[in-house]
Amino acid sequence: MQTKAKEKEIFLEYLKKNGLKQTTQKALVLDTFLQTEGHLSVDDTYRIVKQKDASIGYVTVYRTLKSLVACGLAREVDLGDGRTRFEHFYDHPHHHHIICTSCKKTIEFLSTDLEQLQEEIMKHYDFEALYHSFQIYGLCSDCKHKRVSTPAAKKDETRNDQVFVRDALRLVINVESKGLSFYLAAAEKTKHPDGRAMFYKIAADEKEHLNILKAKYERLMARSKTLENEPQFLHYNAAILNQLFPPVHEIPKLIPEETNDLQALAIAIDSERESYEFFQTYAQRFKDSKGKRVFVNFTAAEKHHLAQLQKEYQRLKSVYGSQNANGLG
Amino acid sequence: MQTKAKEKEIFLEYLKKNGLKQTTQKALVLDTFLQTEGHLSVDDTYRIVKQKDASIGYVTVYRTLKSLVACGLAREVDLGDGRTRFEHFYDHPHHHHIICTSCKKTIEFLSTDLEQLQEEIMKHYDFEALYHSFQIYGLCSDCKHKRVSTPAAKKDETRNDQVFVRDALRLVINVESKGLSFYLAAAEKTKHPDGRAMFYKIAADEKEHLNILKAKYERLMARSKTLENEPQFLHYNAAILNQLFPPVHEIPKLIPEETNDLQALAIAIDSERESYEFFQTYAQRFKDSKGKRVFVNFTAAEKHHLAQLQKEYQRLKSVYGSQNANGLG
DNA sequence: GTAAGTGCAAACGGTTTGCATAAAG
DNA sequence: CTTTATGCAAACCGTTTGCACTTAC
Repeated sequence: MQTKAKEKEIFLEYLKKNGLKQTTQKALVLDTFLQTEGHLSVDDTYRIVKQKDASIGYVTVYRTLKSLVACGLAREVDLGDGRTRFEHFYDHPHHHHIICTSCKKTIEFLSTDLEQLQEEIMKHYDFEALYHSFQIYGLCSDCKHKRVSTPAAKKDETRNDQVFVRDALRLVINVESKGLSFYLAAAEKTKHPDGRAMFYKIAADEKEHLNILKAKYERLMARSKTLENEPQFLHYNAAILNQLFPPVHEIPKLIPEETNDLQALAIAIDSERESYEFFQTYAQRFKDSKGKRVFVNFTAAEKHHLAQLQKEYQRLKSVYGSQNANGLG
Repeated sequence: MQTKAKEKEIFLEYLKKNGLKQTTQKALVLDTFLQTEGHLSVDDTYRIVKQKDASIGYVTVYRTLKSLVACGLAREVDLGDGRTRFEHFYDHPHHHHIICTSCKKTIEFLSTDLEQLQEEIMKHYDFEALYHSFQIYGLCSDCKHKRVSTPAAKKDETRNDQVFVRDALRLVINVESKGLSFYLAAAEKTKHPDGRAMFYKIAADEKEHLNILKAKYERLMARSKTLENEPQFLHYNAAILNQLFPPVHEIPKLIPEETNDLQALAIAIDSERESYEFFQTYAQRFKDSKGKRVFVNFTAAEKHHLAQLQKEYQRLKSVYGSQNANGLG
């Protein structure tokens, strides 16, 4: 309920700034919007609000919903039928819609491909993007096979946000596991004792970070029994991730047996930098939301790890440098 | 005017099939739609039609435009203001819109990234896609810099189709040039006389095909003075194309000096197959249109070239095989 | 002659506005 | 006590429908 307080604060501030007045009606509509967490039409909202205050007018609901848009708590979305729907915007991931033209069921998903395409197109035509909309219309699984349509699993957007966090955690856990396997395999292949020890040390770092992420994931799962089985919300190109750490079978080619600790560090620094840079730009593409924060935090962790490795690299180099000066190299 | 005849034929057939009747009003609306080639609202159309026949009713225009949609000549598009607009659909590339929220200028573009994403998402959720819509809203160059807005360069969709052809030709010419450079460079690097001769022969094939494409491009340009400078319509990821033929600096690694004619053929077959397979799937993503046909034809040409190379490979192998049998190998 | 088309007016449905009254600051 | 909000009714606007009349086949 913390975030709800934040949202109310935003609304009140918006009212104050524009010389507007607080009323019980506005509060009622806002509460309804915050609690319902779905695609609300004016009609939907009016009906719900009416139960709590029979005297409220249709137009008041209209006007209040519009001001929720104006202050950034909501956004209007057009799902193809004539009516405007309002969905949560503040601290919620931007997303796109799949709409079944037969049973009107909607599924929401998120892909940064669209933001990337938008960026490219905008740059090409010298536009400044404000927002975009992407909808796919089609037949859902049920309607396609002429089954009885399951009545639109009423996914609300708090759920969306949680699923985004789940998907984001799964992704970074996946990456971190890849990193771990890579360093372990590299250690196995390395004959040089210092190099091997260094790879094991870096692998231990990865393992530690991985455990933190896994613990976060477990905690999230513990909070909701059904979250694990929700359909995927965040979509990404798996091929990109495979480029972050080379596959295990390429390790013999990449890591010579005689790799020493300094060289091992250099290899790790390259990998970590690549990962860090990827997530740096990737995280940017998301709108503020809990899921985005997973990536932002991961990026920060990777940056920190990278800095540590670089520091260690400098330290080792100067040690070996002075050994060389002593004729020991 | 050939395509216009085709479109009229489609409409008449649609009428006949549904037991509907030909009228002067319908013909008038259809003619207006075919001639105007832009985003027509009902109002726009009504105003134009009214000049030719003052007695025509608003509703008739409505109904006729709807039947143009029903028979596949037009599609409805929502550009954010309240009104439905009708744009050409038959034999026109599907495209997406950038809309300036300030001056309402729209730019159209095409990218297969969206069709690809759609495909992936649809597979993931077991949907059957019918259509999708993607719009980017923002500020155009003029409005962003508070310049006087150039009054919406009135791009019509015949133009679109031509620009698509132009972009498609540029793309395949680019690829074919890459192929030519690759084979020429390979020939240069090859010391084995048979291998070198084979690479030169394949390069000559490429050169011939390239000249055909360039001639087509020149003919297109000759037809319109301004086409060359139209903004890009088809957008694609340049990185993908760079993968079709290896860059020249990698040739020493890939082509050993002692490559013989059989090996040269094998290398060419691999490259041509990759190009063929890429354009095979790429062309599929487009809706029927002149631009698509550029890719379809290119794919067919690549397929044919590939088959020729394979035949030559088999022939050479059997020749060498029999030489081997004669103890000459 | 029969079935569909046309043009008009009226209806429709979501949205917006004008206005008298009510409530907030 | 001024200013904005509310709730109602009426207006709006793009679109659709009902219906008497007209036209195509």
